[in-house]
Amino acid sequence: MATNCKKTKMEQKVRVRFAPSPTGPLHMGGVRTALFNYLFARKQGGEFLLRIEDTDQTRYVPGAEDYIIESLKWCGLIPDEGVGFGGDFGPYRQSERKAIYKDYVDRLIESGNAYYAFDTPEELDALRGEAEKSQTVFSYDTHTRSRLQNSLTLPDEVVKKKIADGRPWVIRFKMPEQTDVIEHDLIRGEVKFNTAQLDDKVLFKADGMPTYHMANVVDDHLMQITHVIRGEEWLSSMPLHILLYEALGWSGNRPQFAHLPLILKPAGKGKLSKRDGDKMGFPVFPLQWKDPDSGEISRGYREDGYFPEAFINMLALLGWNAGTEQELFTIGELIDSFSLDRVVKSGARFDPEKAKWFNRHYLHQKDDQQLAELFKKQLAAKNIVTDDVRLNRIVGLIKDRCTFPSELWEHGFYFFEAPECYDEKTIIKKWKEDTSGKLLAVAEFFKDLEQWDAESVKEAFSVFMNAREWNFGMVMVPIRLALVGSSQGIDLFVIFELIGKEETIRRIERAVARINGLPQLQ
RNA sequence: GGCCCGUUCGUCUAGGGGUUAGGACGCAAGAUUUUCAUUCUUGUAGCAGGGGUUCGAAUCCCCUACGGGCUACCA
Repeated sequence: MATNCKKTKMEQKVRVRFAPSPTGPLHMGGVRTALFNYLFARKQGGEFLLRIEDTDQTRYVPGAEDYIIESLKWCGLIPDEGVGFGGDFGPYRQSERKAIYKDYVDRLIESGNAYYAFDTPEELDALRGEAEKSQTVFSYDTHTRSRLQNSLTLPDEVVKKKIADGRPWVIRFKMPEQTDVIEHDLIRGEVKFNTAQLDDKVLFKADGMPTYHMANVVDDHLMQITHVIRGEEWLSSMPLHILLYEALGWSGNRPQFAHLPLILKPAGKGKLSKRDGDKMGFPVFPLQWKDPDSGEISRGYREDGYFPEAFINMLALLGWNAGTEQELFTIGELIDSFSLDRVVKSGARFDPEKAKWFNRHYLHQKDDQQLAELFKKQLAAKNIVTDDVRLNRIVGLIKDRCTFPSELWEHGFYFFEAPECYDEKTIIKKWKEDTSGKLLAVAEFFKDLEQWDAESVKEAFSVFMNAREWNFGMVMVPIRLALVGSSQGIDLFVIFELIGKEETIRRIERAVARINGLPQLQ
């Protein structure tokens, strides 16, 4: 039988979590964190959980939790456990785990790793203000705690009395003096901190809720999390968390850490924020979000016409690469090739143009039928009905010109209705004195044609043109103008076929009548 | 200010002692499409600076600069 009594970390099943707080809509950076957790879990055959970190009652935003869940679903990042997904380690909402945390904080008090502090927020603010005057920063730490009001400085009876009297208190972590905390971050390598630089963080708040640090460590332990994969903004609290695991006696079995680089603004300074999106015209949220207070609406990738697979593919490549030249990945391929050691260390500026490129690619890949379904809805909104075969064909012809499904109309409207106006530049350039006469002659010629498929018309038309020795460009462009309203669009003969003989002739005659009356021709 | 992290084309990145420093987005040009777009081809542009170590540094070390994060009874 096995002589090694302890299961090594290698044998432990990988469990990772995405742990957002419901303080507003999920940022695309948050989605990327969720994605990397998801990919890692899938690659390792582990589990991916969703935990809602709602320990700050004051910042709770109604609807945010549902938004997070819906976003993950849209992205296809379905948790194995968590709020809204079941699981054996619940509850997965920290507000519902309130009772659990107090025990562990008490343990820390008993073991001398934490202490009660009675200083009021006002007192602390005053100290911060004073420190600022002398160009320093106040910190509740190994140097200052002996001068403050806490169970380290006050006699036992006084402490007990204050608590019994219902005086508000918090519990702070007692940071060890002058100790190096060294940790191997899975992305950054060795990172070193000294506790002399760290402060005595509040673990338990006056309102009876734990702070992020406490709840996070306790839950990660209880939920048997093996890898903490989170944003770089948490790197500085890693030593606190490590010390907390130690103080709780869990250091032999604690998770490993991986801190992801941040997503930065496309231009200028700082990390990507909601404002950048508004200013530069791209979404920063996966789904549209309506602020419950202001009613202000922020756009979402979904509503802007991005495909989830494009959004995910784009996000995956922001701070990670496979080490090959491959850039287009299905979710399965991402899972296969994902590894934390190929995550980049430096922050990545977000490029909205590249996001569009990904979407264009995925749109072009869609089969015509799928796109036709989307297009059909747009057409229905305009009360346009057409048969599926024709619609599929049209979609197939115009999809290469689109980045978003919403552009289908812009690039294909002329199959459904005549243009309302004609591009002025094209008129000036191509509509000469004899153009009207030529077009009318073409229309007459069309009237006698029996065969109306693109090939036949093209053949007959060429014969017609050659017989007259007319310049193709000087006739084709005006016809296109008549049918489409501009010099754009797919192959002209295919347009003839798809809008039909009658309509083609009608539009040519209509354009001649209208353009001839235009002032720029006078 | 203090602590921590980072720095290769405009942007995302490969490259980890000897490479013509590779790819992608963007941009530009050409080809094709009798238009426009697509597509294809080509081009454009980079190792933050300074010191070391070394026969040799984008690559290792140090300093500086710059960027980022944290520094709440927020996460």
